[in-house]
Amino acid sequence: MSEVSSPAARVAVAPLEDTSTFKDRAYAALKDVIVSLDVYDGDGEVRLDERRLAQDLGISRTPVREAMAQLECEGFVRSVPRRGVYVVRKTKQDVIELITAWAALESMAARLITKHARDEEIAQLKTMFAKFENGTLHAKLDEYSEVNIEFHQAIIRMSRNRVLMDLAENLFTHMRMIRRKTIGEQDRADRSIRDHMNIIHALEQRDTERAEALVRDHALGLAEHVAKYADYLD
Amino acid sequence: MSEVSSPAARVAVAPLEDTSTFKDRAYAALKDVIVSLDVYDGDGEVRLDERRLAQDLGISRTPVREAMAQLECEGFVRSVPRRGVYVVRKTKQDVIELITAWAALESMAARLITKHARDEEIAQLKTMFAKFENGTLHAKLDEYSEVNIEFHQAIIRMSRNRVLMDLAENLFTHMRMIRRKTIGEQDRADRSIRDHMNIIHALEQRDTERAEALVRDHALGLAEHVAKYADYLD
DNA sequence: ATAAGGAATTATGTATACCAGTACGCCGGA
DNA sequence: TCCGGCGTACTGGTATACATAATTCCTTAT
Repeated sequence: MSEVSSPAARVAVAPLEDTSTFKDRAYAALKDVIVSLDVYDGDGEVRLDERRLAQDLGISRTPVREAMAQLECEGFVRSVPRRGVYVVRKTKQDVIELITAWAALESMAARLITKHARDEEIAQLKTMFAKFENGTLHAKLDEYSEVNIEFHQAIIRMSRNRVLMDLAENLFTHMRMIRRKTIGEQDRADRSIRDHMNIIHALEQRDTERAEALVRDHALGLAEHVAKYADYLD
Repeated sequence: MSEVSSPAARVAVAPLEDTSTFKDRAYAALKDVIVSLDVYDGDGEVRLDERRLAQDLGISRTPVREAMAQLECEGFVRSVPRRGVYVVRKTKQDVIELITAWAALESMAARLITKHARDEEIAQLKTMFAKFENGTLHAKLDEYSEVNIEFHQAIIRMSRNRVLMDLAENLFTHMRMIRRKTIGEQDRADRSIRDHMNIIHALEQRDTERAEALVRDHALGLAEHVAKYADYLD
């Protein structure tokens, strides 16, 4: 490979990664629909009509069905042969298990952070909660909820472990679906902020065991809370 | 529901759960093929020809493609639009991340076991290694490898957490694919058995923190081992 | 009136046809 | 000999057609 003054000069060009297929777009669209569907409001089962969806998306059933196959193995829909696909509604037990698995992943992420992350990265976590620290912006619970999710996603991301990130992303998406129900529980927000600050502190100190334990217990605390008070599930 | 001497007598019959669709069977068949394919032997990329596979399975391309969609989101194949689907070959980094995630899940499982499992269940774990304890059956490494996998799967299963089980099952399947390469490393078997015995002991003692730590470090130890010596990957 | 039975309709599972993009080989010119 | 353009073959993406299971509703008999 000649580097300079070759007949065909090497232009910096990205690998041209336009992988947009109908299947993928249908997948994204359906996932959006499902997540924003709020299946936990009513109590009727939500069935997804292939034909209707295909028509609405302006494509044929084939890519829709392939998108469904993906959504099914991610646990968002359940396909009953010859009956149709239904949006899954997580039971209370499901949610508890979900959060427990999440605790496992995130606590491992915390462990990894104490070993590999740079100080600046950890410092960035602090800025998220700057405006909540004084307690004046207490009323904005939904805004806090966003920051809350952002924090946990950041923890996972900073682990630099692709597998953890992918698995957690999925769990998170499921959590977002039931978040609307969990929102507005004032008393937990206080403890949450304190927990987060302690976690950041442990990360800063590179205290592996403590960071891991704090993250784990924070998540497991939520699981217990759900176990006790989330009777609106089921 | 009348029980006895009703006009239509209740005959003991299973719910006739034959929900086997071509898609599902294709999925199972393809997964078997992929797992047993040993993609880590040669270095050429393995492409799966839809038409060929459909013909071999005696079905059309449609269910094959739907099965592919599922396999893709489980990380076994990668579909490049207009190019075909390829069996993924995990890099060393991938495997390390895989094992790390597995460590997270299994250590959480251990934690749960110390809190919820019955003594008899834990005791059963011991029987697995009975014939290896004396060290005489040392030569049978492949047999030990089976028991080894069985042990870890049992740990996950005893957590009684469906999410953990599903996630771990997937990771395990990936691990099985590279096991052939990792097999036959004698020195690790010794330590492995000792580790397992310690784990069982901690579980028996209901020592949550210790069980969790032992399981985690056992897995992370494997990750480190891979990091150091598994240059045959990549 | 109620329940059993069946016909019609609907929707899913599967097969096949079509289209477009990719790969590869052939040919011609420099 | 090497490079670029062109055409053909092939393969994946999508659409559509068809068969069969499931649901619905109507009919009929008890």
